[in-house]
Amino acid sequence: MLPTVPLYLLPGVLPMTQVNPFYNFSGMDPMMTPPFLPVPSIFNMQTNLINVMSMQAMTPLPQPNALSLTGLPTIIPTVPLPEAIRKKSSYQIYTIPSAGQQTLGNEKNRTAKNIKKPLNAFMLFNKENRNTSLEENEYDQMPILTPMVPTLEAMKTESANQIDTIPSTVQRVSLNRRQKKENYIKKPLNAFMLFIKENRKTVLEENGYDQIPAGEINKELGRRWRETSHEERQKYFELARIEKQLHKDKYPEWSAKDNYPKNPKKANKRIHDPTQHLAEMCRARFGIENKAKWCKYCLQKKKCILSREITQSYEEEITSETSRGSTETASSSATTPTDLALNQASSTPQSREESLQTSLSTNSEAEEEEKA
DNA sequence: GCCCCTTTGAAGTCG
DNA sequence: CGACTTCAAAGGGGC
Repeated sequence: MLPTVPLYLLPGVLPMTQVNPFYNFSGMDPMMTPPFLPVPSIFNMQTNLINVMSMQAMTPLPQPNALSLTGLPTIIPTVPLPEAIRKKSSYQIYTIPSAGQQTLGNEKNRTAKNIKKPLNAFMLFNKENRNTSLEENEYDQMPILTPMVPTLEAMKTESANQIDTIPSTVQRVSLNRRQKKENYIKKPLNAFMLFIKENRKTVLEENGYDQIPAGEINKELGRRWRETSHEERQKYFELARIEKQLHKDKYPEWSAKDNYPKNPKKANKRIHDPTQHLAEMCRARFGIENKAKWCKYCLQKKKCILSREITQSYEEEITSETSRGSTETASSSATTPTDLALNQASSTPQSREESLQTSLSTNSEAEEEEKA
């Protein structure tokens, strides 16, 4: 025997003509958070997913034949999910059809005249249980019926289906490559990344879509983030928390370390990579006004020649250490000039500076010889 | 097609 | 536990 589901719990049906105290249209004052919901008062409908659920719960019974004050049937048009929520999730949690566009399935369903029948008991049961009965692969191939205002479960489902499937142009290349190599799962976005994602377009618009380097945009976004109020930031932290939870639900076995270098020796090397302490690029050392002193790699915005040399020698050192075994000490292997420079660099700031100068001058001489 | 730049935050690693 | 590293987004540009 299936439980009776009240019609007002059906997702996606929120008459625009009904007054809903949980919904804030843009331009209105923020909502008052009801005392029975564990929702911080700083959140309003535009960003809080819990409130989406409460919005559903507050959805009145549809009156199929009744006309509202506007003369429209009360079950249409539905209130689209607030813009802010639509933008928030990097997983494209749900798909909201734009005005005049019905994205549910075939051409027939795309017509504005097509009003779907309310779900009967079996359809509700089917909707509730279909996902759990499908294998993962089959699941991905199933068509998605997306409610206008989803349940949290539906949001999780949509997230699971759509994660990594709508990458940007640049991301697409990278993802495809990685996905060919392995079943690559990306990290969930943190609060700042969500902030960037939402506000990058604004910064671009303000600058007339000039070709601003992404680095410069992010500098500006970083500045704006620091200027953002605590309350505003909290929205993004809350969204990041939800993103993380959705990610965890979808990939319970995934860990951030999965995206770290597979070779533990290599990863370990990175952590102890002395170039991390010596990676002062020519720009930092000489300044932009002294570009003439920069090495050719820094001029090409590449890794500084110094870092390259030190990294190379360090890798050689690691290799030789590995082949010799662990009986010898690292200091005894410092037989090359760069190794010596490394050892010096790790001793005092002064000697470190000298070693840098030596390395750079050596590089300049070599380049001059090349030219000659 | 890879890497760099640049930002902040989360999470992992290491001593 | 603190210090440090890597990776999330973005896209132009160099190689």
